[in-house]
Amino acid sequence: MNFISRDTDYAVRALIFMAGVSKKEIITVDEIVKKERLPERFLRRILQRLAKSGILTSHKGKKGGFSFFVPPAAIRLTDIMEIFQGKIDLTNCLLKSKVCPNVKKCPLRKKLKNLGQGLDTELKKITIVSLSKER
Amino acid sequence: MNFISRDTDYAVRALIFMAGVSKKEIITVDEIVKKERLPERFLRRILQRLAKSGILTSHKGKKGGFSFFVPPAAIRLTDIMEIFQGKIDLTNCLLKSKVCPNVKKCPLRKKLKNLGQGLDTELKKITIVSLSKER
DNA sequence: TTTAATGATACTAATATAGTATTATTAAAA
DNA sequence: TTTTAATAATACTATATTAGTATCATTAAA
Repeated sequence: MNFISRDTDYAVRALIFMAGVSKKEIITVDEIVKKERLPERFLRRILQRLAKSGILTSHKGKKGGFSFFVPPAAIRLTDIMEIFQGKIDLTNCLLKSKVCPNVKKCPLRKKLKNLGQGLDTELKKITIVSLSKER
Repeated sequence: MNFISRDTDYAVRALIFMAGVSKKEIITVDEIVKKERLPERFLRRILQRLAKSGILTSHKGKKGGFSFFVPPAAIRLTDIMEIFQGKIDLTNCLLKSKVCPNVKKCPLRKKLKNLGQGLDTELKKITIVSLSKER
């Protein structure tokens, strides 16, 4: 069972790299690909999605590339996870099923919800900057 | 992102059903299928796996079926999840990648590990009996 | 020996994940 | 204004995982 998908992984690596190269504002996909050794076209799509999601700004044309729209200190691991993997919802899975049919009152739902929220709170403390500092 | 797979879901439902029918010791797959409306052959394999994993005992031949080997109060949601989905390991995914190359010292690893353990502890409190009581 | 159950194993279908290819668009610079 | 170096959009392919089915063997009670 994997908590973090490859998209999230690549996205995080790219963002950490970008946060490290602070002098240049705009960074091209090629630069990231060369340093981080990630599959180019795949990463392109990932960065495009980050741009669409409002994390990055894309700059078309010559001298173009990507830059941060949200500052890296404000980008949380959970933000990236949500973009590529959807919301982390511990309850959702059990609720969709009929294990607990009493959706409104079920104490299990409540319990799982609390667990999920606790996890989320902790994960939200992890940002791109805090990750890049660890390296 | 789904925390609980269909195998786990079906297994839990079957086990909850079995725990409810306490008078009969041995229960057939057909009984469960009829009451819980689960795909028969699929559920069969799931119960077989539960038997192999030591949760249930299987009884072959006429008047056969499945019975609990581990009492339902001692069967935790996490046990079932582990059987069908493998260990819940928050760290594994990030560690396999190169996000954090310093496997031994990385504080993120530590942090994620702690988060994972906390979650695990809470999940371990949920058993088949506690689930069947909620219904 | 028949019957009613599970066991083992191989197969198929659907979905999700990972990655590639192609063509269009944009904007700087020659 | 044309070239060039970048991203945008979209469609495609390959692989892995998940979900489910089918077949035949084994077992034990009646």
